[in-house]
Amino acid sequence: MESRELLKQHDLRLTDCRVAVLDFMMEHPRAISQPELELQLSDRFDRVTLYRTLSTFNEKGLIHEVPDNSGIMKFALCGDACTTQDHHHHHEHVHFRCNRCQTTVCINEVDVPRLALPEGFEPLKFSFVIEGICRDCQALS
Amino acid sequence: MESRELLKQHDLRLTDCRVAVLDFMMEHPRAISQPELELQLSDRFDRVTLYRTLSTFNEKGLIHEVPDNSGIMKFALCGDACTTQDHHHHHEHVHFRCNRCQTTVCINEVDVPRLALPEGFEPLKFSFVIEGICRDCQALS
DNA sequence: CTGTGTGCAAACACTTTGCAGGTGT
DNA sequence: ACACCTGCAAAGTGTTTGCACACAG
Repeated sequence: MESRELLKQHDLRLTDCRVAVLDFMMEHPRAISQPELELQLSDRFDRVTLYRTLSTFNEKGLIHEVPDNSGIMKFALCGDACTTQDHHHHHEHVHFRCNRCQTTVCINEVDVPRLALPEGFEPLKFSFVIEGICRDCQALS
Repeated sequence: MESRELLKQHDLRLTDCRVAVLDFMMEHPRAISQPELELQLSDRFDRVTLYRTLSTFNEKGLIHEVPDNSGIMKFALCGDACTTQDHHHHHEHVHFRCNRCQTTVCINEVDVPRLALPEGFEPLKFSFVIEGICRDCQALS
């Protein structure tokens, strides 16, 4: 899927910044933060615009929030794993953050267990973050 | 257990700030952030001291980090649930954050499942956060 | 043309660091 | 007395807001 096409599909105007951010995220299949985008694209786009672009993408459902306990909000492209058989959009995959390279990825192979809670709590959103050493860093050592 | 006693047990000096923070956390059995402490105690202690106090308590094992996807680091007192039968200290309970009152609590009744990961990933720390409506807010509505 | 996106400036919130002086043991 | 704790000042980092101009449709 090409970035421009994806934007049209979601009723978003085609702007340089949006295309650039989307391209970057498609080339790097992992959770991306605004600070990381800023490193790559700050010569072309303003810091604030990058925040707003991510925020818009998130609202429109192109990307989803990836909490990874790093204190920085990250986002990842929604892929096939975000849509279930019954066409419900969901983002409750497991996320894995590497303590060595600080990279966070979605683990699509595993579903987040919907744990039972004590009486009286109404759960709305489950998030499961695993920290450790990722495949790539493991291979290096 | 009294706060002064707890401090001695962990080889920490008895200072006004430490006693005050510990007392506050014992009176409020939920995850506490530095900003919340500052609201309560800033007339008596400096912002930085509160940060350092939490940090020290965390290192010494009186409290543990409670990530709740709020962007603010919170900590909760270690209780019985932090020590297993084999005397291993662990903090992998489920944490529940209420979207209405923003309170985060440890759910000691439920254990965090130790999910299997794809080949190559070495997991070190599991964290499970559930967002929703807590018991108290549920009761109010 | 019109509504939306962008850049810039500024502010805000949380957290950390360095250092001098004060305090628990 | 000595190590450690605290307060103050400052800076670092991530994020948000307001406003005027630019641009996609």
